[in-house]
Amino acid sequence: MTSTAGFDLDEFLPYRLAVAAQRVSAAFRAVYGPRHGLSVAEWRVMAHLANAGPVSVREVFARVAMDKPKVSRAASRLELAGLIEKRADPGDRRLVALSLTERGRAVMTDLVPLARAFEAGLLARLTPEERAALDAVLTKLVEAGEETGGEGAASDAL
Amino acid sequence: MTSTAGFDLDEFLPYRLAVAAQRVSAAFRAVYGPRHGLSVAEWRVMAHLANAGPVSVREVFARVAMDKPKVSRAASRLELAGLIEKRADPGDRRLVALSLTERGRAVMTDLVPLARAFEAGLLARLTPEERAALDAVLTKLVEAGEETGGEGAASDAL
DNA sequence: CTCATATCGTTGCAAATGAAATGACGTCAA
DNA sequence: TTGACGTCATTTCATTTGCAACGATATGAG
Repeated sequence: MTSTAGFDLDEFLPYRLAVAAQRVSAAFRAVYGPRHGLSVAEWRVMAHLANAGPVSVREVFARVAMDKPKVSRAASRLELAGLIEKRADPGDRRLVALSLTERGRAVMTDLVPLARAFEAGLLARLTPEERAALDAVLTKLVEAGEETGGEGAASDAL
Repeated sequence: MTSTAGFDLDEFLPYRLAVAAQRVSAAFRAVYGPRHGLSVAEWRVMAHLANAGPVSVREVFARVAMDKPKVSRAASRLELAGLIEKRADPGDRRLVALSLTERGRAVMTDLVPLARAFEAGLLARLTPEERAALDAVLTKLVEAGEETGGEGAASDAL
């Protein structure tokens, strides 16, 4: 009879969003994980490198919504696996320039079409209106989260 | 020149969804966390109990998208904090009946309005069309994730 | 009744995680 | 040039996580 009654977690937006993201992420991991043994963090680093070329750890972690140690460790594993290369930046030796190796590029050549197909499979379930709305909504929710205090990651400057 | 070029992670749906969920979750945690020292897992258990009354661990973990040990540990912490009560089910002594204590109910009486206000604040940013679309889209994405293999949690029966 | 099998919740353990500390390097004012 | 301060990446440490194993209880076949 208090206001706690009638509160259904299943209809609570933050919860629903978290579950949807978790399910989609797990489904996608089932696509790229078994194929090349990548974790989510590793996939993100690879994806960013494939698109952006040689880039520092800072550059990656600022753009990829992961904290610094996570990017650093993912990069180390990827280097060990021979998929990326770490070399000191000639201009600023604090920086580590990350880039895909030949094998890394091959992996991404294999994976990118799968990623696109996976995304297409998701979007195919939605109407055009829903697709447009989803795009707008995700942008707005991310903004809202940032403003309200949910920095998520990327906290080196405080 | 290969198909890996032009793949922008920032526009990849699974990634965008994960980031949005993470940001929203962090923002919401900033609302309920400092107030009563709850983690996400603990909040979910509390929310479910507030709505559903005495319930077994199995019941909770099946409905709350967390694995069994996570629910178990969250329940232990909540019991230690005096917010919930664990007692053996009289009919089946394998089961543990979880229920809110008086203090637990008080916490939820405090939190549920905050949760509703937080959600309202998010929804206020969306147009009515976007709200409707979001609802449909989240449902579809969860279904898609389940079908494609992303079970997320709830894996005791396989 | 008895034994095999299934279910429930907890616990062990290895791996992942995040915050803060560390070490290496750059930059800027004096 | 020197020295204080800021930045970059890694590492350290305590905590959290997820999976598998475990003990306890329940159920059903013979």
